[in-house]
Amino acid sequence: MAQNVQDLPRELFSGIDRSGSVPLYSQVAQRLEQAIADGTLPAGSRLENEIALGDQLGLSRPTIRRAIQELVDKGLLVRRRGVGTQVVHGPVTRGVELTSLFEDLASSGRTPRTTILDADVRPADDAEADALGVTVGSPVLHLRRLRFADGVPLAVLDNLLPEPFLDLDRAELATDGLYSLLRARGVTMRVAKQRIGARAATPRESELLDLPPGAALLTLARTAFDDSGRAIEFGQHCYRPDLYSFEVTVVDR
Amino acid sequence: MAQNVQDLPRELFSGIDRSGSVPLYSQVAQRLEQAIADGTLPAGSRLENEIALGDQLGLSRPTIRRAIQELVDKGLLVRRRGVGTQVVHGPVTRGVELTSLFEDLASSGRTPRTTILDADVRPADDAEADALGVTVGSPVLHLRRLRFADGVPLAVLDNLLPEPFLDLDRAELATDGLYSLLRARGVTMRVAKQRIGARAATPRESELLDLPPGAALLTLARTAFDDSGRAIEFGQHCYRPDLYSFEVTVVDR
DNA sequence: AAGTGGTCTAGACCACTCA
DNA sequence: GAGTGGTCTAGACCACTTG
Repeated sequence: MAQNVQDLPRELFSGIDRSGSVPLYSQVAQRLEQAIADGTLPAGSRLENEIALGDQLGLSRPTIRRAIQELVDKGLLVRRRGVGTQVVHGPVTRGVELTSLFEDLASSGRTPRTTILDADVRPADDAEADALGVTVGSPVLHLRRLRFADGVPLAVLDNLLPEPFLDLDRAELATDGLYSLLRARGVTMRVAKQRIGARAATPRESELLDLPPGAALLTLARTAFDDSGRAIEFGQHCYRPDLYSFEVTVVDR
Repeated sequence: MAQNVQDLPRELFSGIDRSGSVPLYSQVAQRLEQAIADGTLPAGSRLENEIALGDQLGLSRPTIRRAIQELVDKGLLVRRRGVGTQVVHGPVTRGVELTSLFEDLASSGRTPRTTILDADVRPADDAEADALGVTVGSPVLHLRRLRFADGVPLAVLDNLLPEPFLDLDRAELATDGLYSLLRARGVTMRVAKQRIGARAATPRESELLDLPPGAALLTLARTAFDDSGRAIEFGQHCYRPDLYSFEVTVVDR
């Protein structure tokens, strides 16, 4: 019987750049992802096996495997031992990434704007010191901002930052995202631990977000860590749920 | 100068089982994770380099790398090129996994109970057919359940299931979770795409969940896919936000 | 029995960081 | 310049699924 295997057009993989700085597995993953997005690899179709793919591209099997694994983690492909690799049926969604709200908005074509409500340096109380992993009483920057998208109030952002960041520029905070300011200081965010919940808005929040009193809010509490594993930021954000939600793709390995 | 490198106790790795079915990288990852959990590897400490670890354990570098990568993905370790691998500072939390609410509750020591509110087979409308990837008008099972934890109403669970699952046993649905019933039929969940949001409760939901009218609810819309990439389940759940929230660990790679 | 993905090895070279 | 993780190769053997 004829195989249900997709013969990928050669052109799709002709442009592999071995000298550039983009890893080969990453280039392969990108090409596969695009082939899925534009329908070259339709939902449910089977890929050729890993060794054959490697031969066609002049790459080793581990390199191909890593490319495929990347798309499995994104929820685009499914692998079964003894069977093969298939494109997942159903709609394709974008996952949560380690970005800031500001960047999320900008990259989805909306216009973000920020108003600074508060920016104080105060000694850390027990809970704050615990969240940031600093000693009680050490100075921390309390930041409270209101974020707009296309002129509509979207979220109230409360952030705590430890010692090295007490002097963040208020003017820059109004125009750039917090994360881009931190990157400009050479800080690389690596891990964030987030808790997503919901609660009723306080009167103040209702007013700021232009919502009826006691309206439902989507909440995010996040601790972000840098390269060296130090806590860089503790944030407590609340969003207008009619304008914002989170997408997560979960994969069983 | 003396290195800040942890000398791991030999015992920690003595019990590697080469013949069992548990992969070596998985065994190494488990031992590292436990060493972090019990303080043998304190927050901020540096691991030895990958080749040295491999030599000590009699394993190759790729195997060690894969074990470390697993913990990096969980947010427990941080790697920097040219520097080394360190344990992340700060609290350790559990991430979201591909499990059901029923299993989450059971594994955290609480007693789940379920009431079936509805279980009808109806033809799929446009939106439902789209969510499940079936044709419009094909029969789907509409399931509506109320989930309790320790006797307290916690969530209203709306689920849609396609053709092969129309005859799920109502009695079993009351005692087991949906996912364990599906597993019993040989279905293996592989990928789920979830959207987390919030909204006000409807009068009916307020009543079911024992909340004041219009209270804030945490919502989850999920499509789950099996081994072969077929949509198996579309769920729209809402939770009491004072009793439930989601944890997500995000890693930049 | 044939074909698939899952695991593992033993090397190699490179880019980056830091003293 | 020494040491680290990042990438890549070319094999090998195994477990599992399917015909």
